Amino acid sequence: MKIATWNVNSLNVRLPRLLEWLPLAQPDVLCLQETKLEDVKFPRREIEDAGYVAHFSGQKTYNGVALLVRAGLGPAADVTTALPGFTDEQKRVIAGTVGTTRVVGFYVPNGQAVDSDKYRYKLGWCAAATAYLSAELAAHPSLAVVGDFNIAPEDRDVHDPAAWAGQVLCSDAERAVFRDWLALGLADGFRLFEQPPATFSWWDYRQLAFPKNRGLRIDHVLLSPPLAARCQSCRIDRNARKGDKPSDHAPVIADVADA
DNA sequence: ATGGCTGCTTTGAGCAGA
Repeated sequence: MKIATWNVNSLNVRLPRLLEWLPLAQPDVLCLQETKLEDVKFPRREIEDAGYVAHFSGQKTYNGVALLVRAGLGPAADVTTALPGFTDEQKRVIAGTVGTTRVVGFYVPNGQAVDSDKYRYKLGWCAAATAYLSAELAAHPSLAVVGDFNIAPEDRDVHDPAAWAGQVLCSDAERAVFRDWLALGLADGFRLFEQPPATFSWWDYRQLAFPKNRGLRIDHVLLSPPLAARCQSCRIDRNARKGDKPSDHAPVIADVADA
């Protein structure tokens, strides 16, 4: 099963690129972030025509997540769209069960700047997410947690670690959250394999960041032990960042062999 | 390249993203 995540930065703008990418990448499950669409405006039919069942939780302007499942495998069961015990207007979570695999899609808050209100919101959100993932793992041995985490876990995930030291996305508290999630028993799918140095998943639109490869690895696929043991590959599709009207994020795709 | 982004919004300057 190919499990993927992609922050599309407006599904309205990115739909043509998504429809072009789906047959190339052929994910079985795809989590989207920053759809920025109210549910009534979600392009359900276009995605169905592409061979996918869509679940979604959106809002106007900001945030918004979706879970796409290949038609033969979907729809997902037991779909949920919130962190238990964390009251939040922002649509950042979607989870569903596909076969025996539980897939959780996150759009973790950006945090804007260390010590800002948005940063405090990010850390509170993450604390609730940690508790949620602990419970999800207990209930679902086969668990994949994917999405835009807005955390660059280590210096090697940052094009210029000195410039980013202590900044939002790289701060100690954010990196501690990522380690907390690994400590639950999840593996960073990308790091299960040898990877080219300076592989990133996000590049700023400004200052030629993409051609200069000045990026960050902030989009992730975490896998519980049974899935990690069967994972054959995990890669970032840099090609999807090229060309006209790209998202500023590239997709991450993990290929997990059937049990 | 002596500036250099994109998408959204009660349409247009300001916010947000990361």
